[in-house]
Amino acid sequence: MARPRTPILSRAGICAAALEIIDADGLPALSMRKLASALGVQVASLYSHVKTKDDLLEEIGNEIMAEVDVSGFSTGDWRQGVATWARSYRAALRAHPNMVPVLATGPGRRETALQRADAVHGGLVGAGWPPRHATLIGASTKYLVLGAAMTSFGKGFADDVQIYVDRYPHLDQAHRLRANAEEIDRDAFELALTAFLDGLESLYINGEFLAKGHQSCAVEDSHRSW
Amino acid sequence: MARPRTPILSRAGICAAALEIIDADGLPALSMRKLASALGVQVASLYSHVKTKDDLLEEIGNEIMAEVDVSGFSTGDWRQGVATWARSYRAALRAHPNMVPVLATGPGRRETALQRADAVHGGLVGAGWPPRHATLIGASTKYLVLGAAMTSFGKGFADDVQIYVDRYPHLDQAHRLRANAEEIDRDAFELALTAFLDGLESLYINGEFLAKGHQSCAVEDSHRSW
DNA sequence: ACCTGAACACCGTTCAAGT
DNA sequence: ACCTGAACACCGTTCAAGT
Repeated sequence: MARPRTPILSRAGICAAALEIIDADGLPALSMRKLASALGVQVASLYSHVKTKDDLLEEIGNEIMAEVDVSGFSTGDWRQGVATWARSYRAALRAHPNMVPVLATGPGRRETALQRADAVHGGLVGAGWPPRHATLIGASTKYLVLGAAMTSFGKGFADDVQIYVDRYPHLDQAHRLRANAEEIDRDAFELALTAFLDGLESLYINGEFLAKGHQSCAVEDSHRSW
Repeated sequence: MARPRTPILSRAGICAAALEIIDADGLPALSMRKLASALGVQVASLYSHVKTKDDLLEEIGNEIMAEVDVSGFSTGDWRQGVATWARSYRAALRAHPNMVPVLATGPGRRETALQRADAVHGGLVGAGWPPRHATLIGASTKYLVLGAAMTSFGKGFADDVQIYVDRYPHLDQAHRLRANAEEIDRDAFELALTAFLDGLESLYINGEFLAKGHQSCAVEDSHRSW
């Protein structure tokens, strides 16, 4: 039969199956043909529900961004807001690390991403940061989260001792990194977030609104609205 | 002729041509066939010089990492060492942002990357940080650099005003981000790096060696050698 | 509206064959 | 050793055809 009385496919079902493949085998491993066969259907059938493969990835990205929590800004405490945002953002990405390259393209037209960006910027400005600095803090935090979600520091090292011995004396324990990768990644992220927020707080309290030692983000820029 | 007296191809030439395509059109745009035709040669010819496409990408990644400067650690000033490392690392990646997903896989067996990792770890430990914290600082910095190199915060926003008006009140200036993306990305990176180093410095000076408010990186972990 | 089968223009990689 | 031509098993997307 060419058309069953109740549809076999749905946009949501296609997204779910695609994300399963991506999580299990990586982003490059997702092909429309493999996806179709996982759903027990012909390739061309997918195109009745999805415009292109990119369209599909955008939708999955939109779903993932929906898990990001920006409610912390409603307390009026920007530090709490950023911390909650950053942690939930990292958790959402780490649940699907192979999707990070897609999310890294920015909010674009994904409504969940735009809604989060709006809340973050509004929260920071509402707490007293000049708009220009709200932008920079949002950007910095995003860098940290995306970087932390994309790379596993520990998993980047081979667990073969022979690679390090002799040639790289300070990496003589690097072969152990892989086994503890999860913990190291978590601790490194928390260290970075805490140190970053501490540094920001002293800027804020001192009313400097300046990255010290950096010329281009100068005082006369502070009135800009972006 | 099947074999010219002087070889047409070389590994270095293939890498250079491949990087040109990647820089111009993106990582997914690199195909062995397009690369071959850019070099005026048949596809199969490439495989006399390069094992696989991944092998080619690893070599290009290795070349890019060679631009990273870790000489700042030789001064004994860890803060200067990290700053120099982070800035040159970001500069090297930003020169070839489409290569970031390849570099994000970690040092692996790339010798330039391993050499840099060795210098960073050695520099931090030599300056007095416990090995465990040297690892975390190296990881944190890498997150920041990779995130900052991979995403352009500004370029992630569409420059169409209509998208933001009404629905996202705090993003009413977001359409201007694209035009100033370069500057915003630079300033945000510098802000993050400075705030992060400031935060680390106070940890170091206080001798805490602890990310405050974070339990798992506990005191009894400080003796670990990774 | 939804699924199929076939087609089109692509991929990475291998391999026997030539020089 | 180095390049070719052909082949194999893949891609994303389109489209007429069926119900």
